[in-house]
Amino acid sequence: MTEDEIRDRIVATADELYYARSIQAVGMDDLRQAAEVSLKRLYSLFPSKESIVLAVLVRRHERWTAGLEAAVDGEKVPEGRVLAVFDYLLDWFDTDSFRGCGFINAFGELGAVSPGVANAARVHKRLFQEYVARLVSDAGGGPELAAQLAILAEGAQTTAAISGESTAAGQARRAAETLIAADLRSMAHS
Amino acid sequence: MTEDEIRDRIVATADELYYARSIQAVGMDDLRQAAEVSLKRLYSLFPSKESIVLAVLVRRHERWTAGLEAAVDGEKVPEGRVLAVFDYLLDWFDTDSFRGCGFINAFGELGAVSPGVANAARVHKRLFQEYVARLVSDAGGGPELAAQLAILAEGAQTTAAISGESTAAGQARRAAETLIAADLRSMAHS
DNA sequence: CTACCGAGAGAACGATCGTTCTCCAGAGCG
DNA sequence: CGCTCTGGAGAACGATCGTTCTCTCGGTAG
Repeated sequence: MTEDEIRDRIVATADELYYARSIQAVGMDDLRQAAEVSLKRLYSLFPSKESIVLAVLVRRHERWTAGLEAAVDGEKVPEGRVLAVFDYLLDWFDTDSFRGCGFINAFGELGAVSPGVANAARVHKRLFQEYVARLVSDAGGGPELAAQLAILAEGAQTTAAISGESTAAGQARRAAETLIAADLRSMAHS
Repeated sequence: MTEDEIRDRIVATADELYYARSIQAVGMDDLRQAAEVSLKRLYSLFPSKESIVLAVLVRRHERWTAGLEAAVDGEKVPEGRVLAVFDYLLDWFDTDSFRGCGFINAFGELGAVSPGVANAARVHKRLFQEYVARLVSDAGGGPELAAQLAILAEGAQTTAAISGESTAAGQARRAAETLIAADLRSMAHS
């Protein structure tokens, strides 16, 4: 077990715990026990809890984005690639452990107190918006449509998180279809 | 100054502090100082911090809903009443103190640890969805459209909160117009 | 005036948390 | 075998938080 593997296990364990129970509710000792490392090694690999939190957010962004891109790349038609975003959301919402967007949760919990956390959430959302804009552009849509679809995806996440039902994904997807059709029609007419 | 007025001042002060700095970052002593009451009176009016948090969420729901209804009632045409929801969001986002939906923030912070907070957020969101559904129904739209518009409103809130820009309200409003037009057209064809 | 009651100020308490320190077992090496 | 050094276990520390307790003062009824 190399040092990097231990680092990864710590971050992966912290991700699970923080996501399931919120960050402030998980102490360093809980993490130490779950990751099966000593407190000394924890603090030799990370200078503080905040640095672990930021590493968790980086990992979460990378994995979430990778899953999204995999779902999108399963579709070949540009319009289908846009809609695949919402299929990915549905799969995610149906996960047992789904508890909303980890970045929104972290932002609500620590955004007002930790600039690093607030910035991580902002970057994650901005990169998602830019990715959606690329997909929409490939399908012949404009930036306004891209922004609207990103808002739909965002709303589906919090709706599914709080109401506990995953039906928001399908509703958002159908709304997206309507918006796409209307946008393409308006482009054709201009 | 009656006892009820003191209670109200405590809840109002707690609302401001919790919303601006998050709940866990505001201690009982901060609240005592800001509300200018003694700790003894605080605990004679509320049995615990959690009860204050729940009272804050009740107050926040009432005031937010009242503002929404006032904005909606400023419009007479059913379709305009639906769109007024998004105008209300824009006004809200442009507020200096805007930091996202307090219920989403509280849910991310304490939803996993406090069933009362989680439930308050669920109730708030459900009541909003039902209100939107009523407005949409009055405008001749169906429940699917209502759910889609509620998701748009939700997404606009978190987008505005995290990105810090209020443009999400206008984008959501224009998306809503498109969805409404498409829904009414599909109703007419069936 | 005096005895008493309520309320304010803030010290105190117990718990918890992030972080550091102490102590020691065991591996590597001469 | 003996020395050194790394790393583990967990106690300790200081800070903070929610909550309670103590002490005191001021007003008021008799």
